[in-house]
Amino acid sequence: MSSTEDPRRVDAGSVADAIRERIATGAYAPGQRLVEADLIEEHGVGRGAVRTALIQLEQAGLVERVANRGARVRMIEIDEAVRLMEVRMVVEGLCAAKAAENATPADIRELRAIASAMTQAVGAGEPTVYSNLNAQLHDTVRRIADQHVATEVLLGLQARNVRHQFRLAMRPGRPQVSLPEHLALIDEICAKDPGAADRAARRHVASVIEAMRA
Amino acid sequence: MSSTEDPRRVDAGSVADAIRERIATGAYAPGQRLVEADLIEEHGVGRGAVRTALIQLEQAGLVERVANRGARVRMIEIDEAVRLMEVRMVVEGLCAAKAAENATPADIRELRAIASAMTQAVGAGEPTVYSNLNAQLHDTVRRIADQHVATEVLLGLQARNVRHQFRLAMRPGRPQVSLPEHLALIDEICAKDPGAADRAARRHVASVIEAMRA
DNA sequence: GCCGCCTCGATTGTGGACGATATTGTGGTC
DNA sequence: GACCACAATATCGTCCACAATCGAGGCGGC
Repeated sequence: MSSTEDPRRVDAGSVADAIRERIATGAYAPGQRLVEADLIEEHGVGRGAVRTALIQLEQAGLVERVANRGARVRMIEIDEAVRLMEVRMVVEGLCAAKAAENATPADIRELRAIASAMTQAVGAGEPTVYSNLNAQLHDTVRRIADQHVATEVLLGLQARNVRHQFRLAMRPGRPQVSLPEHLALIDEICAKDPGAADRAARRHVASVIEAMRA
Repeated sequence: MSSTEDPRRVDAGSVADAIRERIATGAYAPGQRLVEADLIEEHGVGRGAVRTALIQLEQAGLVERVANRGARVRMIEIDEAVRLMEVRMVVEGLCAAKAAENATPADIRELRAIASAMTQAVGAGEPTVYSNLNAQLHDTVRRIADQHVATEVLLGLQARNVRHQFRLAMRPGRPQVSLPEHLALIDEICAKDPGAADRAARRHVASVIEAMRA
């Protein structure tokens, strides 16, 4: 975390971010070898920075490193992706509950604005806009929840299966399913009912898990 | 994680573990500077291994690194410790629920054995034995739950506030409070009631949080 | 024709030296 | 006596070359 926050440590942090993004978009395929020399050339940095980035990514669960054999993009089986989402389910539930406790009138206005924008995006059939709003919603909930550790954990988990989620979000008909779940989550947070918000968040992630299995 | 599993990568992994342990026991105090040269001398390894270990520990949230200023043991405010435990609460709940789903007769026998050993240890006033059984119980639950990702997250969270937990476990009277909670958790798992197991695990961690605030 | 061994190429791990940077101490000036 | 500029020191970041290790492919024996 702190490495990405520190503007001075541009090298290792930005290299790690760059690799992370390429893994997410599939530019680096699962199982692909990540040779240090190639990464050096590709990103124009020193070996130290590349090694640092690889160690960080290994710790984050995105790449696998074997002694003297190098690093490769970790393949995430569907099974592990499901387990990932199960953990995410309960942590998102925690954030939702805490958000329901903490939400100020200004927060509630912000959430409602996102809700109406989402509804509109789905109506207009704009999956990309909806996807961005989705990310924005989760960010906002986390911010309101003021759960630094939970946020950290969630971002770590999310980084690990962007690939699966990416595919899912682009599936036609998916927004129509998830929209009411999102709206319910927003409603419960705005109603300041922690228990109901927890349940709404869990229902939503559970539905994602179910959809992911197909 | 994989680094500690791999017997070949002895250096960086073992150095990280050694530092981790010294942080846990307080040999390295919170805020203390961790100078690379000192660590090299102390652990008898090369600079690369030390740097690798420090990067891993930074990623794990145990040390803070600032460019050109070195690493120091991260101080964990009580506030962050509480947030940590809040996340732990829900994830332990997940594991307990999954364990309740998965528990085989053999698992149940094992849990009941731990339960009676715990009761006996508290009766005999042996806090160290009880503490070890406590760790064993949590390990067993995680194993039964078969939630690899959740286990990883929990171990990471636990490593971050061993210090607070260490203090707490040694407080007199604490075992008498936590024993019935542990027994309840075991009962619900053996009864194969996921919802009740979840609630029992949460109650237990919630009580730890409450105790930690004092 | 198949199996084991051995050499070779590719890649990573390590150690040392050098440069960069922040902190600390010092001296001078107002 | 306080404050500021500057030098000295401590420490980290980076680069380079070399050693260690692993996998592959060829070669010979059976």
